[in-house]
Amino acid sequence: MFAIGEASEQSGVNVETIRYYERESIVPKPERTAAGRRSYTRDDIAKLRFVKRCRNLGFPISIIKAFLSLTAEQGRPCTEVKAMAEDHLVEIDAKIENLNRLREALRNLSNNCDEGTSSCPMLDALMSDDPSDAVFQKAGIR
Amino acid sequence: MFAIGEASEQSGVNVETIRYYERESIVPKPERTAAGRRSYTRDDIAKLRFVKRCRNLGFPISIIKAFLSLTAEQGRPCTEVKAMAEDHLVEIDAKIENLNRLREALRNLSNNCDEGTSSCPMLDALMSDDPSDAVFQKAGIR
DNA sequence: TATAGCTTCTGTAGCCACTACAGGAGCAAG
DNA sequence: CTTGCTCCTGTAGTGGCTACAGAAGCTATA
Repeated sequence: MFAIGEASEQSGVNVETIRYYERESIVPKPERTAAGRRSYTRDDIAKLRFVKRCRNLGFPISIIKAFLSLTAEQGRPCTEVKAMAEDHLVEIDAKIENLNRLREALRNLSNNCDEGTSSCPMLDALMSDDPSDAVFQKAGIR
Repeated sequence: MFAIGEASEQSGVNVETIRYYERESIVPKPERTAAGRRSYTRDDIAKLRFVKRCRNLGFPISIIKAFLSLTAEQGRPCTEVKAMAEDHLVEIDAKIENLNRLREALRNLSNNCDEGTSSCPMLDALMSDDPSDAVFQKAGIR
């Protein structure tokens, strides 16, 4: 049995965040010592590590809750898990795509920015009301 | 002079968000009509559009505030603007990099997930306390 | 002119996923 | 027995909005 600090070290989840996860019923409440302190089993810590990894993979808490309840089932959760993972992959791809477009737009804006100019071409472009500006059209930005 | 609804349409910024930007002193307070309604000039709307585009480019409000105060200066803001844009580009690149690693990790985890298995290899991997799991190491996830 | 339905007003609360206190209690080492 | 750490609860703050509630004004039609 481990104190919250140890659980935090072993799982990589911040102490305050562990208590937050408990408050929000994301992980089950651990046992308490006679003095009222939280006492974590290896299993509790595995769950925390699981949540941490899922968060690192970018899953929202709502999905992680679903994962955790699927781990409890003995049916065939794998199909459902895979489906959720695939959905998430689609979202990640969309984010990457979006960031790549942003990158290009910002690159172009920044390249216009030559030192020594009195007014800034980048700020001017961002402020302009000309909707036909190529930088924004290419980037899908209005 | 335009009402808030028109300012919203022309700038692409939600009405509630416009009021929020005003509360937070991100954009200057517009004039008011005799009845106390906000009344926007073309210039006010240009600023809103500017904020919108910067947000679309992923700049945080704090940077956008800096941009807006630089547009007021007549010195040589361009150098500073370019520097901030370059910083932001670095951050965008880091995000893209990170998402690509996530993508790969999730792809691998999901590929392990074959239908019909009773326990799910993906959930198992995420729950495991083996720190040498290749999926996480490659993705830079602990 | 009355009325209906839209817009706008202020103020407050909620969202997500934490993070940061404040103020108190326990606990282990010297 | 003191020092300094950990832990406890509860509350408030973060960023960047979004969503009300309840009141007031504005505009088009009968």
